[in-house]
Amino acid sequence: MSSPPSKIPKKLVIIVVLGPTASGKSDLAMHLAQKYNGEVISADSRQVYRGMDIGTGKVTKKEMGGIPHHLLDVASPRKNFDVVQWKKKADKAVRNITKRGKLPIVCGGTGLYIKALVENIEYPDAPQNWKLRKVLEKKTTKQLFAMLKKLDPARAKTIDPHNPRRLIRAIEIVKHTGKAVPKKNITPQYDALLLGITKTDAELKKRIRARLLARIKKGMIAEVKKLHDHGVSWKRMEELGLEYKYIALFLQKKMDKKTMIETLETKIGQYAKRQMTWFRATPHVQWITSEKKAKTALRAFLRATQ
RNA sequence: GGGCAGUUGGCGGAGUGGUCAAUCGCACUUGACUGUAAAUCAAGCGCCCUUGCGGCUACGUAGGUUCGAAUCCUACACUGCCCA
Repeated sequence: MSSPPSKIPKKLVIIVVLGPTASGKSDLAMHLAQKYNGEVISADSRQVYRGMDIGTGKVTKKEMGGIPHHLLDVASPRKNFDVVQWKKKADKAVRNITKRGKLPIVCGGTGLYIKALVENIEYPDAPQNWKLRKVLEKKTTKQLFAMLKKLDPARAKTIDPHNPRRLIRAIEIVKHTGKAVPKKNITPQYDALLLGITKTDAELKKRIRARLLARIKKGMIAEVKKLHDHGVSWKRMEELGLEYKYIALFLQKKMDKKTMIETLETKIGQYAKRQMTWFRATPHVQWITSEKKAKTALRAFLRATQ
């Protein structure tokens, strides 16, 4: 870590446990919380939704063993949640936990959320405009890119011209603010220790498969059915991705069970890869291979910052 | 035993005389990431090579026709359906 030892304005301290799916983040975070008087903040874009438990690997009340967990079940799966909302709540949780003299331990695999928190990213003040998006979604990426080029040439230079989702958001921002997309300013507000869990590809693959089968046994399919009964559309389920998407396809008889399981294995594996691509590019991560090493790193970090 | 259909790259599946190392989808590898991030998107993907409108080997096997074949002909092998 590059955090300078006790200089003038003391920053709040956070621990971040990150890594690909099925790498054992939750367990590690929990153990660290137990040992170092911490509380866990989930940095998971799907665990925020109520009723999405087994499929997201959300820790149960029992498993929490008295350790408070934040940012779980804070949104309806029928509605859209996003980084900005998450960051707001996470910042609040960090302050709150710190105030009570506990150590905030952020744990999750959603790289964007972690980045937003650690780097203190201020997103442009432009709410999502679904009406505009609906119109823009009908256009080709070429047309979108041409639009953006006119509205915000600077952003057009850096954006991926093939990615409709980004193009639409960029246009949405300019349309709303009337200005070009502002440059993000990075002024971290926390002293963060980033602990990354690594596993070999083979090991991760094995864990993904085992976990998938265990979840099915635990009633994950029934969970998806229940969500649908409670008004989560199949379309929404597809957006939610992975287990929710493919189990939804299975429940609609668009896919048989065997295919569903096989497909999920590969899709989850691909997801884990994408996560690693992101985390590899994340600065200041201390990659650890055992809980012992995590603890050593944590102690050193606390010594340096307190 | 007879008839018909088929055999293409890891898989599915186009191509039916030249511009085909071979459309496309999947998988795989690598990567991007300014409010959906479990999402969205990009590049690569026979072998060799520094390069190239480059070389080599390839479309079941073996021959043949042709200036030229994954594409036409013959035989063989295997697979599927139909008649015995």
